[in-house]
Amino acid sequence: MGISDRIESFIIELLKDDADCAEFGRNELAEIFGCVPSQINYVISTRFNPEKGYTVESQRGGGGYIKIKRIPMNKVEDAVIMVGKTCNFREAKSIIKFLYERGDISLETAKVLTAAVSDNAISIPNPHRDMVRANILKNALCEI
Amino acid sequence: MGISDRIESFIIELLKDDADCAEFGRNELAEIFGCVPSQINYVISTRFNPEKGYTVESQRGGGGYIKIKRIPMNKVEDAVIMVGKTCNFREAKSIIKFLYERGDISLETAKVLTAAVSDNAISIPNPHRDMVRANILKNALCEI
DNA sequence: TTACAAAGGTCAAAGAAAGTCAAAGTTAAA
DNA sequence: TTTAACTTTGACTTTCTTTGACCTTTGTAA
Repeated sequence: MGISDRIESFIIELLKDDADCAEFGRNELAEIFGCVPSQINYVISTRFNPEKGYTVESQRGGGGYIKIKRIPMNKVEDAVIMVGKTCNFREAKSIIKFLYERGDISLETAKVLTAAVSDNAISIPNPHRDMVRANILKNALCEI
Repeated sequence: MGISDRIESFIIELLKDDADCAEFGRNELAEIFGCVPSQINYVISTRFNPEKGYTVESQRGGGGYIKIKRIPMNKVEDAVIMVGKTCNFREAKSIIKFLYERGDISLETAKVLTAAVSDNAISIPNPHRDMVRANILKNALCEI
């Protein structure tokens, strides 16, 4: 498990603690994990972007901060929008996981769907694969 | 006994240890056996493929890994038997319907899966499409 | 109101894995 | 003994992560 993954987990814990909202200083967090501050930006942009269902707000200068919030979603249609035009397996998994955790789909459905959109299942070379995956996922989610 | 066989045994041992799931670094394993890293890929693709009842997941870059999971053999066999090498939408639907009526899957799962393997979802031209569909369905059924 | 310090932001290069593919080497079967 | 299948190897590719130099914004003290 690399540093980025550990930082991700840490932020997810913060989100759980406080009503889907995490706030921290970039340097402070970098200090905790002994990494360069811009690595925090890397984690945020790859794991807490809007496609994954998060909004990020920040402030520079003295007393600056970074605040991450989970976007409240009330309709599965919102998830469909999240899928976008193209979608790799990691993104697909996080969307499915999210729907399961919200109680929109059962564990069985989550597992079956995850297997159905795995790289292994969609056995075509990659520029195409992510587009097909997005399409499959969108079609499937419309049935919920 | 060649190197590939010894690597295979090693991975099988790992699988026994931890609940049918083995995780390791490709280079790390290659190091242990004093072979070139791509030999690990060879072992995986010839011995731990889905037909043999395994799923493989991996991640590149820093902190990368390879994760192999064992799927209960009867499920794989069932899936392989039920879904052939190729499968059109009509056939797929009847398999899903059968599983639903037999009580193996919920209505929700049936609906989601049906949408996932529809022609609309698998947006590629047809000689290929039915093969991809068969593959998706097989992978999905292994999770039931 | 200006200068400085204290944040956070950007971006591209370097690094670290894993993946692919085809050539060369081995082994087993006909 | 030839041939076909299986292994081993390594050069090259792709993907993801880590690092660092430089930039912009904001608060605050002179």
